[in-house]
Amino acid sequence: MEGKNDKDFIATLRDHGLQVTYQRLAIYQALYFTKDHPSAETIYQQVKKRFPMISLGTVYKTLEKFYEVELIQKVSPVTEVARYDAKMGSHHHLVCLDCQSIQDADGMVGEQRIAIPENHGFQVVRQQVVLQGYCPACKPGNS
Amino acid sequence: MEGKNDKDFIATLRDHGLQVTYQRLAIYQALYFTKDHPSAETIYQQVKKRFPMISLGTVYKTLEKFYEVELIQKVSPVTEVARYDAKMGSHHHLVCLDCQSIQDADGMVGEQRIAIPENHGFQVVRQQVVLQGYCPACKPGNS
DNA sequence: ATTCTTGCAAACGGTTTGCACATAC
DNA sequence: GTATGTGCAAACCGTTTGCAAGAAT
Repeated sequence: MEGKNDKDFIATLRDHGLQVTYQRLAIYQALYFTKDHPSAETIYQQVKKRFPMISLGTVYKTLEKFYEVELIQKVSPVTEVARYDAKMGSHHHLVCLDCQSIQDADGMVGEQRIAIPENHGFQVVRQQVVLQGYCPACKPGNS
Repeated sequence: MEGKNDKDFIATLRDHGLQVTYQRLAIYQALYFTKDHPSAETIYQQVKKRFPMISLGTVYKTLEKFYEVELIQKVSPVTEVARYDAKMGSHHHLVCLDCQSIQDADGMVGEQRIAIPENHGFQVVRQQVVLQGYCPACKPGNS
């Protein structure tokens, strides 16, 4: 499953419609080769070791771009600002990528805990399922 | 399922170990009686109609307190700053409430889409499952 | 040659913090 | 009476933005 070389990474970027720069290559590789889920700042520190002249702003712009073209995931946050909910039982949330509205997902709600088989001693307190997409009002096709 | 009066809300706050103030009551009720998932600012605007002297800072402190005692949920963000992941297939994340480390959940990963039966025309693009809790290093009991 | 990207620095905005006063218990 | 919460304003800090110079195609 390993053994990706620079050429592979370049191809990956191109496949996602991106121009290739050494900054993008370095940023993507830094993220690809770690199991942590680093922040922009952390990636910046990492990449700076190889390319001391890179700027933090570029890292932000690049990560956002990667996210747009679905090359990487953004684990959190899902909305720009914090959003709250008085309903406590675990239930799913539908978050509109466009207008950022949030609604509860009907059906299949309830207390159905996601089974979590032995995760190296991680003790789960809460769970949260977020489905991102487009609400009826923002669905592509609505001009 | 409805018909909660002030006395019930007061009891709810007390049950969660909170001192009762009219600000807390108003904030909790504002959140309780909406299906939206409002931001602190939105709640502030709402509550200000009844109590024009309330401050935004109080709303922030109060919501954070509510969240701490598990009276309300914070839908997003789950971490203080944005965190990224190069692994694209939908998989679950374990987020430590203490040190904010993130690891992938083993097992049950894969492409198992969460079934989403008819949600009023919401079109799902991505899904994300976040399990919050304590990583082995931060588990209560470790001094 | 043209378009897209980078680097830098300033601006932005949501959230947090400090402190004096007020309120809950 | 004491601990806790509130209001206000300033500070904080992660992120975004504007623009001139540089690189990719």
